[in-house]
Amino acid sequence: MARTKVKLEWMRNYAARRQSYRKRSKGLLKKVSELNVLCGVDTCVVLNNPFDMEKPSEIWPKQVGDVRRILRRVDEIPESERNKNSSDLDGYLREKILKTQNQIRKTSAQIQELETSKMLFDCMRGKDLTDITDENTIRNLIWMVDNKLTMATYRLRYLKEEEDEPQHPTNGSIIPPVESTRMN
Amino acid sequence: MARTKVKLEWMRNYAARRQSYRKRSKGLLKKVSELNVLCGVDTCVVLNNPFDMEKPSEIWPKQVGDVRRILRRVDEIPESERNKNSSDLDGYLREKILKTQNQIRKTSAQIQELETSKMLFDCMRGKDLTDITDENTIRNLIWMVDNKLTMATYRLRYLKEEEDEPQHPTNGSIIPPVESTRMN
DNA sequence: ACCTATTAATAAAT
DNA sequence: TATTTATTAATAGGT
Repeated sequence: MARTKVKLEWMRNYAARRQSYRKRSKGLLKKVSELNVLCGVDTCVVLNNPFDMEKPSEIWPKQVGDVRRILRRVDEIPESERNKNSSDLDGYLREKILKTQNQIRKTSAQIQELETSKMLFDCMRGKDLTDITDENTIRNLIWMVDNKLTMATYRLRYLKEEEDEPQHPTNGSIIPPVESTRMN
Repeated sequence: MARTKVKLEWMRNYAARRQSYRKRSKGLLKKVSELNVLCGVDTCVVLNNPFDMEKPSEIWPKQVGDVRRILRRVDEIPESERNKNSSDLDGYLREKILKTQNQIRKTSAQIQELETSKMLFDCMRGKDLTDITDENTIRNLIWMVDNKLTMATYRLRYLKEEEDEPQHPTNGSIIPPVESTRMN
């Protein structure tokens, strides 16, 4: 969008291509940041910069950990949606790839839990909650605390009833369920 | 950029936020596509759409496999660069997380090799090379073919020499190294 | 969803 | 390589 309208095709001139990349990548990262702030959308971008071998990937958000957390949700895309163009996958390799993908999905879940657990530790040890800005992190934290609380309350009530007049706990709700709906 | 200048802050009105997300996400994906075509940059975006629970992640490129391939390069960012804000990680969790990250890095490499291997199979079985548009895929393919060729040539020469007058192969270069420089 | 006034991005020039 | 600016492109608010 400028002095002339450019054709949507690979720019052959190296200098022009490189300059265009600089400008556009800057603009793109700004847009991503805006989308994140304005609409509260968990977003990330990876640019495999071919013009600077020193830093292979330009990423947003800046923390690799945050990028991973967001990307983890890609693993939640149903199996049927992926490999749409892979109907011709050879049996052996297909099986192998799917297996490894499953492995990654599992370890991803583990990491997520560990990270939340770590966050919980930090909070208990006095970490300032105001510097947690990410909505999903907070939601996970709430979920984990809520879970632990529910279990603890059950246990407590059980012990108490056991103490007073031995019997099994009821199924009555103790803690209202976590709201997992969108925020308005 | 429109009728009024909007403040860079979370939009409180749900309808407006949702509409803004629709427009901006569309624009963003277009920009990403343009950056890819114009500048030949391997790029991907993940948007964790909070407005439609049916599809948790909107991604570009459309193939999950392609997204993975690009993201894999994030794993190449040096350890020192990651977790910059994690100096306070507890020993146990820190170790556990690093271990799992290593696991992922390894499986990532495995997948990459399997995918390239698969591509090679396809090519040998008559796949049309013209529909491989990605530069990195081609580079990997060349690397793998080159490797196999080098090994095969060595073996061939060795067998031949063995046949003629038994002796060990020299270290002389047989095949010129792959050019891994930028394209102009 | 479509329109258009207005802001934002950027290609070429410097 | 940084700045400027003429133009094209994106989009907020309205319909």
